[in-house]
Amino acid sequence: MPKLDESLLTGLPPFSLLSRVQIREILDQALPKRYDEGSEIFREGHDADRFHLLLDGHIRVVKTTLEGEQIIALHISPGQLFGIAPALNRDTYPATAVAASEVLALSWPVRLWAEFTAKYQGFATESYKTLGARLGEMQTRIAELATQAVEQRVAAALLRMTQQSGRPVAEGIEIAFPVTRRNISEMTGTTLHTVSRLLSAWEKDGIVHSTRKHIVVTDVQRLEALTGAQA
Amino acid sequence: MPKLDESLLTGLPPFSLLSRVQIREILDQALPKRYDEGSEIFREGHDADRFHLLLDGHIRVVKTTLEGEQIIALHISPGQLFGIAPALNRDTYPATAVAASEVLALSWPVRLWAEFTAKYQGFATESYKTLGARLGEMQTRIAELATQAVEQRVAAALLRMTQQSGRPVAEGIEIAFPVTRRNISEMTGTTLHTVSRLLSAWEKDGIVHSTRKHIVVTDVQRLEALTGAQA
DNA sequence: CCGCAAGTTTGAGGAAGGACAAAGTCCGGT
DNA sequence: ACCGGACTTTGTCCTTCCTCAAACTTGCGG
Repeated sequence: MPKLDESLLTGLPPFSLLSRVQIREILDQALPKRYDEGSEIFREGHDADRFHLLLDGHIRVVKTTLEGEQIIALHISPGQLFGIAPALNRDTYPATAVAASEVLALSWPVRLWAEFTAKYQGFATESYKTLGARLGEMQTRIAELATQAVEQRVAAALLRMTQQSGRPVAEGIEIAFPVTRRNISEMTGTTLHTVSRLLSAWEKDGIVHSTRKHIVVTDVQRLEALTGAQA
Repeated sequence: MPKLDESLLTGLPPFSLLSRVQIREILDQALPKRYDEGSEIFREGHDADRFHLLLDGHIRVVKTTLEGEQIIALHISPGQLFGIAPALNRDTYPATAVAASEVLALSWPVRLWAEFTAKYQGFATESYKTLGARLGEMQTRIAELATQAVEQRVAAALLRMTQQSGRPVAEGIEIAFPVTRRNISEMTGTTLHTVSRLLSAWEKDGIVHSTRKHIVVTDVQRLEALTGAQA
């Protein structure tokens, strides 16, 4: 197995304060792994024996209800830690992580979490900052689900995806991983039918352009307008 | 000002591993304060300059949307830390804390957070455990809001309150702090009218008994049934 | 290159629950 | 003791969006 290149971590917040030597140490303990689109990195309820860092691709964090319905709790973008149950002192993963596109990730055994936070300057702080951001996002989503109409929620979900992992293209901003109507319905608590209708309408209005599993937002302004106090 | 008694903290998880001397140190730095029902302990968006511990009473953690609607994100029971923005490296509170009943709380300046976590065995671990539990609860609520019908959500909210702060009485289990129909609607993303109708119906069925701002669950079993796969 | 599964679109009908309205009841404060 | 505000109940209407249904499209695997 070839050694991992140190440049993989240098720029990332949790590691940015560390020396070459420290990064080398960390990388030498990491297990790199590739996952196909649709495959599971870890599963809700299973032993949280490792924590992970996403290097490339995108991940959907999914929760399954008792009735078997799935809802998407969160998306993870490259450079972010995920599956950090140990940070919260959980011994089991609270949700399932699924590769939304082909994924490359590193992972470490949980026992190293305590070591990393103690030994590496800034690692704990940055990790908890990430957690704080996610908690904030979840609170926002609860508020959205509780108060907003479906159209506004779908607009907000789309917007969030462009912000978190948008890629500028000629037409506008493209969501950088495959998304189906069903996926969007699982983010917003609606049906794929309703999402399809909304996207069709928006396409007609020139706000988005979508093909199979692929969405480009062509008019961010108007999508933002749909999000809020829409008369 | 009389010295605070050490027994206040002895039994509580974040402090249970500490010695008398350590608890004395912690208490001597704490600012105790009483709040009237309905008053704010801190407000969303303000500088997170202190973190808090609830000694007595109950707290509602509330988020206000742009349109001015309130939603209740969380309830805090006695013995729990709250407003722990510093743990997540936030410099501003993500939500508003309102006293649901008369409240007694301690608080410390944020600069002590780093000191507490570094110095006191088990403090960090327990705090993050609390955070993990809240994160889990929020995920569950997102799933609920996204997939369940109003009746099931209201049943679940009621059940959660009895579990987190229920007090056994002759008739069943009583929610230990004042709750209005409007409060419940703010927890479940519905209207106070719908909540009122549901409670009336359940009262008729002998599942709950409610008076003004006061709810007793008289048949936990059947309420649980309403929560889930109800035909 | 064909078949099939996965994804998407569109239509029609109906039910859940929100909006609006009005009146009743309880409690704290002057 | 009474007034007024906060809380609750109940009724009717109407919109939103889910359900059910069916056809169409795309792209991958054999």
